[in-house]
Amino acid sequence: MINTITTTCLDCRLSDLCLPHGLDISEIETLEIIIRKNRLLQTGEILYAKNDKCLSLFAVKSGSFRRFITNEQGVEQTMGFYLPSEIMGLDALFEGKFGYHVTALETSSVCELPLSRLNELCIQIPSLQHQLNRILSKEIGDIHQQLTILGNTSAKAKMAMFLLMLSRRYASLGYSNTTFNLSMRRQDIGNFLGLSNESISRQLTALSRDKIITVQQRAIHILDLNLLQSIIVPESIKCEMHSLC
Amino acid sequence: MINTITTTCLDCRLSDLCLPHGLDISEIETLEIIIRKNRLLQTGEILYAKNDKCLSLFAVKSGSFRRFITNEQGVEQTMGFYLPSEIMGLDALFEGKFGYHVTALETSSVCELPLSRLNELCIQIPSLQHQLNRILSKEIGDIHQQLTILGNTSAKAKMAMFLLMLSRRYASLGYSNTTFNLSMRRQDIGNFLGLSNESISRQLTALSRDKIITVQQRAIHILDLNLLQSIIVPESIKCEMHSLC
DNA sequence: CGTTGTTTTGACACTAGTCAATGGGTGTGG
DNA sequence: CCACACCCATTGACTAGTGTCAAAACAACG
Repeated sequence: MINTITTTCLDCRLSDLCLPHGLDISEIETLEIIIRKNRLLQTGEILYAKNDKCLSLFAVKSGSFRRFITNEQGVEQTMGFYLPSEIMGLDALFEGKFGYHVTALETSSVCELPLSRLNELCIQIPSLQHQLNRILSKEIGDIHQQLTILGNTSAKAKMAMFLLMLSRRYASLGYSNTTFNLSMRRQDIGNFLGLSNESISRQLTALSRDKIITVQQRAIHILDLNLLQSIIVPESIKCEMHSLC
Repeated sequence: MINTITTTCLDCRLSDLCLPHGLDISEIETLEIIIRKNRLLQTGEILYAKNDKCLSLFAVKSGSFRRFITNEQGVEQTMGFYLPSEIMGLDALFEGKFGYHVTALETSSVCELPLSRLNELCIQIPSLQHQLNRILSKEIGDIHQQLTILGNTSAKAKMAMFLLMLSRRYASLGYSNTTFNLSMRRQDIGNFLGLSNESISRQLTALSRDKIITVQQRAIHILDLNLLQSIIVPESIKCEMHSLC
């Protein structure tokens, strides 16, 4: 209630990518009533844990998140990363409980979408249901793209594809597609790509040695997008990359 | 019309996994009217191609399919495989066109779900919409599991996970979880897992040398499911595997 | 300023890719 | 029914690429 004063879905820069997309103003206002906005999380804070009952979906308002699972020895397997406008918890609609842990990679905020009331609203507002379907379908397409990355055999191509995927996602947010910060550790990237953290480090230094990118800590600047794309071409799928960039 | 005599959704062994799940008899009969059933495809035949306009979803009735993309040099990247009861084309709801080629790996049949009329029906039958959401969400969860396979660094673990994933999927169909045929070539498996076809071959012979499986051509028999699972434990996620088996 | 966690770098071992040759199965046509 | 061709799978030899381990450099934080 307090937060609704500071931000509304109508104001939100991300609304075109988020649930309100395609709704008219009165419908957005209806939707807005059920949304709990701008919950703040600190670095490392857990948004939800695997097997938690899924009572809400969450949209990334700002910052970024890491999705992962752990075995009983505590070894983690990173499954992916969430950037602003992306909806977290979609896989839980099926089972009713979350399949993965999600933690904040930096100070971040989320909008919470209580499921029970979202379901009601979807029946009232067909275009909301339609947008939810689109988001689910988009999520499926996005993970398929992640599969193309991981299906590659070479570390170099995986690294290039990873950077290009981030570039594309930042671009769709209206940010630069050549300059951005990695909010995750090398280890998380490596774990996600099926590589060691040392390999990530080496691939990044190799790319900057070749003047394709510059790296300063977590700050990435892509000097030559075409070259970066060309790394992937011989071994994988160029036509696919058009949609990445 | 002719086919509706031979098979109905009510008869179908797969209906509990498919779109009719959760619908009452009269609703299933309504759904059935729009479904074109048992279209037959021969080995290698294309069900749909990338960028085709998506006018229908397809459910695998029998056989199996391969999902892949190609670059302009004709090099293929296999993205995954579809077994009976699984719905193909879900990622196309977002863009309205298919993101991948799909071909039959063997003589197979599909049920076709025309989208325009499916959307109408979803508004009429809320539980159909609900089931469609569940299927979309399940698809997301399933691909996430594929990501855990590919996130592994060792070929041995990837191979074991691949076999366990197939085992689980066949089990959910009511088939044996220890004896099944690989309908795809070694090359397709390797391409999917980010390995060479020679590596697939070597991993399979290694597993049979260790008396964990037997291999005769494409016929796989798992001798020791626990051993197969234990291959993955040290490097990845045991708790995750419970759901796979 | 010291502690802690992260990243980089080097040395080495070993896994998996590549290339090439062989073997086996299936299907076609004589 | 056999011979041949084709595709797929297997195996071996070799090499390139990665993982592992360990140490050092670096950054962030209190």
